[in-house]
Amino acid sequence: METNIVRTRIAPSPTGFVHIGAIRTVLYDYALSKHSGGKFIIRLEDTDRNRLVEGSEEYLYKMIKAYGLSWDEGPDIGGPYAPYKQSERLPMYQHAANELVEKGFAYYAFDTIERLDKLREEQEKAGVRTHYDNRDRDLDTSEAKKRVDSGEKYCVRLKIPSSSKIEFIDPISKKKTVWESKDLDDIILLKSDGYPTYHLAVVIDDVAMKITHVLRGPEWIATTPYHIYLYGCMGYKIPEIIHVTVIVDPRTGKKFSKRDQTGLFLADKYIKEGYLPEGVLNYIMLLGWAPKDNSEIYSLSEFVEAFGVDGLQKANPIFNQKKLEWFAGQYFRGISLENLLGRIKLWVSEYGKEYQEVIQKIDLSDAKEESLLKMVQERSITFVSFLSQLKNIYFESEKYEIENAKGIKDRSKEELSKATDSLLEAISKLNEDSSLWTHEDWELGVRDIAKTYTWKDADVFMLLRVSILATPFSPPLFEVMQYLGKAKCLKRIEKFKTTL
RNA sequence: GGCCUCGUCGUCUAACGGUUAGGACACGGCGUUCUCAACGCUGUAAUCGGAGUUCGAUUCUCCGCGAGGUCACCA
Repeated sequence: METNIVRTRIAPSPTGFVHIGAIRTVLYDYALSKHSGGKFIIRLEDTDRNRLVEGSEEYLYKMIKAYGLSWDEGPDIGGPYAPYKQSERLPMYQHAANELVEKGFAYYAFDTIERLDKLREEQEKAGVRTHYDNRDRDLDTSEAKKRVDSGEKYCVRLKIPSSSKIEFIDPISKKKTVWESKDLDDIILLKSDGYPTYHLAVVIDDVAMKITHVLRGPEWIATTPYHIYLYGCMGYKIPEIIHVTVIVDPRTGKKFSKRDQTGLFLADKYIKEGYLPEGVLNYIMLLGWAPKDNSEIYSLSEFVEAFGVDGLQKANPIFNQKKLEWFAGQYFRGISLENLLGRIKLWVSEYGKEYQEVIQKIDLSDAKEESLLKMVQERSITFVSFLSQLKNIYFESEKYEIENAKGIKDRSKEELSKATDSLLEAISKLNEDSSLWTHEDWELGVRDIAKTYTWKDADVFMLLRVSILATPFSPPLFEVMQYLGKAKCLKRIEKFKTTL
């Protein structure tokens, strides 16, 4: 029963960055395996010791968890095919490499880096395809073995048979691609430092870990024939190899650069900015995969249920911030206030220290406040937007955004000052107990002022809004004022007047 | 440059060879309205080009064009 189970894996190299596209690949891997009750595995491809970045392993785990995803086997939790770090599996690769040499599928090569660099340089100058010149391909095997045993530096190269063809049928496009050996290279399998290259390690490990489906980026298409050939040499069954799309940067039209200095598409950007991860996840689900019925809102479990290779797209999608925000809003408004507040607290403790004082004031037991919070929630798409709105309500501001307030930004100080006085007068007539205020009384007062000064009603409302909340955008004013109470409102308007 | 992949509204996408080419985001208009959202109605907007196969092509084939990927002892 274990034999037919779907097993997928993500095989990241710990170089420091976790891209939103990597999260998407994890998601697809996860969904593909879970769809049929399979397993999802993390395997660390840390064979390039020059590029290792301290802490990137933990960071990767943290990001995957942050998006609500999980794994069944991995370096941290182990599993039946441990170890899950390639650097701890070296003997397996070395053994396999030697076996390939013995069987005639690979050979020892003794080139220096300098020679190869020079070779490439000459080829580039000559305008031909850069490739290995197969210098050591036909060395006598026992002779080569002697040199190896004597301690000479060597690497192991794959011996691509001449005049051969390697075929691959892509599960998404269903098209067959044929590579000819003249376009292929005798790639290195085992480096001279004893570490395997990706090509050897990935094949060995995917077989060893019984991976049934390989999901990877299109940058691997060009090396797929090597992998296929290797599976054949070792008599292994080839897993389904599925090349998913890459997410394209709308600014450049190209795939996200490895070191985008703006950090615009790093996985933790959205976490830090206070997006609900399930909203971001829902957005990236549909960036490269679509169901036949065009449904859009999917929880993770619904996605797992619906996901299949058939829905995977061929063309690379362009990242669209606006649509992400739409999803974010859908989710932000859709969760309960209790849930939201609980998550905000967690977020503030890690990413939003500056909002500490805001969350301390939140009091859900107060019914008035609960309805206020709901109004703020409806107008937010991130924790940041939620908390900054709340901050304007809870605390007096030092800075008034008059420049953005239509209807009052072009009026003179004298004019604003006079109208503010009238506002003070009108508010002071309201009942001390704001719960007794009626919307009609309140509104009538404002409209009277508008009539007196021949302003538009909306402009007086705006003045009142800015004077109390400092911002031209807010939840409904009446409710906010009622929440604050008469004394605070008057105090804030007074303060505003002094800044005119 | 060699090899490979891809090409439906601005964007994400749907459409057994037969649809007025559908939906979503964005954008515009209208409505609601104290602002901002949200919401309802509504509008603009696409099959890269050319041949061929077919009664009929977004769909199949070929040729162009465009875009992307890849050509390391990196993954």
